[in-house]
Amino acid sequence: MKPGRIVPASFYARDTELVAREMLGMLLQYRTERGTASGMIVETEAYVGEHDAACHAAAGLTTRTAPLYERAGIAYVYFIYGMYWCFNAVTRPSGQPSAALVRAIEPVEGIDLMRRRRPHARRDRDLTNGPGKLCMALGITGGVNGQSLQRGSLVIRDYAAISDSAVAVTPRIGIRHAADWPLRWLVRDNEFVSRG
DNA sequence: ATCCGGATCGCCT
DNA sequence: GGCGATCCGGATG
Repeated sequence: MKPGRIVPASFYARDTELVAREMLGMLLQYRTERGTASGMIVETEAYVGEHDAACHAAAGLTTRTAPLYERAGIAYVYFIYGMYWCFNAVTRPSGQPSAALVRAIEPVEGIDLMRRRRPHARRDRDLTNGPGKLCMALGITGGVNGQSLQRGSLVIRDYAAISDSAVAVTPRIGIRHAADWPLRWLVRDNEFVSRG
């Protein structure tokens, strides 16, 4: 399998549920001075707008949430629990501030670089099986917050096709509000999925 | 100025 | 399965 074309911004300007589903099988690729690392997206969640209490946009437009109000196809990277970064692709269906969180990837390029960035991972599956872990493995930090996912060092590319029969949908993980909404998508039986 | 909760992870039992 | 780490954004006074 070879990395394909960079996904255009128009892809992200649609319903977040659709974007989250179709991001499965795409390649998240980051180039840094240390080299290129990438992985196939195997788990995503949708955060669908101001009416979604679990979405950061529920707080309205603030310094932190500003990227969600800009445009589809840019990165929204936030810091959590004092230690970790999480990566989202901004979606803008009908102008709604929303995003798709990438929760897990399967390493494709630069696995040795990922191992160096994740010295405590005991097995390779522990490199990228969580939203904080994959950001560490790729080297993603707040420095790319708000950056284009078409023109910059961080891009999403076409990669593999995932059939509907290989996809499972569940409630989102680790949230308090709207915890029963089925807005998490994952590739069945993929060992890099964070849970379930 | 101060307080609190959080889209997590890794280590412990 | 439980808990501590560690800090930022937002809210309140």
